[in-house]
Amino acid sequence: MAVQGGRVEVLDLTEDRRVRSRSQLPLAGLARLVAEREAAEAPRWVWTDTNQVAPLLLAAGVRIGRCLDLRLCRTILQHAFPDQSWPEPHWPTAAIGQQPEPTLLDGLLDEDAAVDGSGEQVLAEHLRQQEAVAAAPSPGRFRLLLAAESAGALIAAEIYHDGLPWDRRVHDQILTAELGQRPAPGARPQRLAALAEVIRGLLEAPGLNPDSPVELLRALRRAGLDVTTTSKWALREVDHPVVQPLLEYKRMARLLAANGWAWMDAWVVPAADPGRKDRFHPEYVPGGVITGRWATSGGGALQLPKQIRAAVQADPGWRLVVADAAQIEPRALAAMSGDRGLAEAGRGSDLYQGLVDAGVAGSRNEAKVAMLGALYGATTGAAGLLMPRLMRTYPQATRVVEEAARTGERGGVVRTWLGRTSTLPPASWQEAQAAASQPGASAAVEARARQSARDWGRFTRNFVVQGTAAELALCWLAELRRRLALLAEVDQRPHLVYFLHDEVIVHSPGPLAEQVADEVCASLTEAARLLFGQPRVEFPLQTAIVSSYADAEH
DNA sequence: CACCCCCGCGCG
DNA sequence: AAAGCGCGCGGGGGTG
Repeated sequence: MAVQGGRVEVLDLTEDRRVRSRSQLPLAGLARLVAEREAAEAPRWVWTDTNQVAPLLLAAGVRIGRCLDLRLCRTILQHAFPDQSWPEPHWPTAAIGQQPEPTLLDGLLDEDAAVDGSGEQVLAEHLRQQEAVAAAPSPGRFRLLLAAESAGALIAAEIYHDGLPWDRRVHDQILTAELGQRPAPGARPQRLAALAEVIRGLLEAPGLNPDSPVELLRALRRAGLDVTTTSKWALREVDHPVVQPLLEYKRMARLLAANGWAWMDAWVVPAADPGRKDRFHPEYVPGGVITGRWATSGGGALQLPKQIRAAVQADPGWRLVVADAAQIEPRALAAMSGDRGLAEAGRGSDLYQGLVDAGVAGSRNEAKVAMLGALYGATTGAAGLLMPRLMRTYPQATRVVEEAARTGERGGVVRTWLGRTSTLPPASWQEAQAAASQPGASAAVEARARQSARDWGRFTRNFVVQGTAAELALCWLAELRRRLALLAEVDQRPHLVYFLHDEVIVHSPGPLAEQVADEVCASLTEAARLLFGQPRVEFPLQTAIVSSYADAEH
């Protein structure tokens, strides 16, 4: 479909993507048309931008099964096939929650849209993308990736619409207990102000603003502390009476700035009726991270601190099904590399303990440090020391990340399991490498080039694992959404309300919660089968059925 | 005043 | 001051 200037053109395509029929209608009539087609044949809707259409459908209470978001797909395909010609599309893009109001001009533009045949443009883009997919080395994987990416866009729009159930009263209680009563705008809450005074006294700096790193560093050094930064990592190493209150101050100031009363007023909408909780509407950005993870564009949904998770509360009679995938990245690496040894270590709920049992590490923490070091490219410290043993024990798995690192160091691109492709290093990187290869390049220039080469190698090393885990998580979400839709009509349907890379929360009517927990687990297993074929690697989950997010311990 | 960068810290 | 990846956000501090 093509949306332009308050009207929409819908092309009905055959299996082999020929136009069977077309219709034009005002945007206001779209929800009804979609609902009818959805009930009749559940088509895959192809549109340029989910944010342009989904909010409208959701507001009308219409839920669809499948879509293709051409904007997101195009980004993936352009990275994967940069040599192909990708004519600039003239698509209006929409940020979620910011539907532009119709203007007087829209009435005039309608006529243009009609003769312009924008439906044809959208169709042309769709066909171009499908050709690129068909010509890919693994078309099936690409199709799965594009479907999963699009399902993600749909889910993000639904989560934004439905909101995460929240209790402003509980949130306020946490803030008041930590910081003191809510102050006038711009003023420090009482407990925070008192702590600032203590710090000024201990540092003998009467006018000090502890929120200013520059002022604070100067005051710390004048008081004789040997620090070069005010970060808490550095402060922890120092023995001085000001350290403890200062760390406490930083913790509290952070809570106030990031998730204080101002945040609550901006992002949490009070409940419409007493039978429901309030709602936090997180703005997710599917495809917002280079590796394929989601980003956020406001509200900081991906940084919700543990401190305030008690405010996430199910509606009366409903429950939260909280589930997180255990060690999803090392397991994804085991699956994509076909490393049977690592798969074996992951048999059971704790892969890190499996590494200990296999004799790779002396303790669980040591195993975790070693494995994360392999995924991130650690060279020094404990992780660096443990690397050789990891490489000897799991040669297939470690070869995948090592090769990705070498490719990145040479300036090449790498791909995830389903084909998401990394970007080329920036021009400045290329220039640094070129400068270092000139005869007579100085040692400093060479060192800088080597350093940036290694830096890029760590990026590509992590890209293949983080990106593959992200697409597994997307397929997990999509499969879970599909299954939840079968359980009940929209009003009483368990629905996704939160997603955090490898963790989901489903808001479910109480009686369905146990079944939902089973579906969450089954969905991840099914997603892994879709990606990697017959199961060799297990993807276990920790699940909890709770009323408050804070009660899900993990 | 708007804009940008840096710092520091929250999350995985 | 993180050793080692990916992000967003708010405050300070500077610039135009």
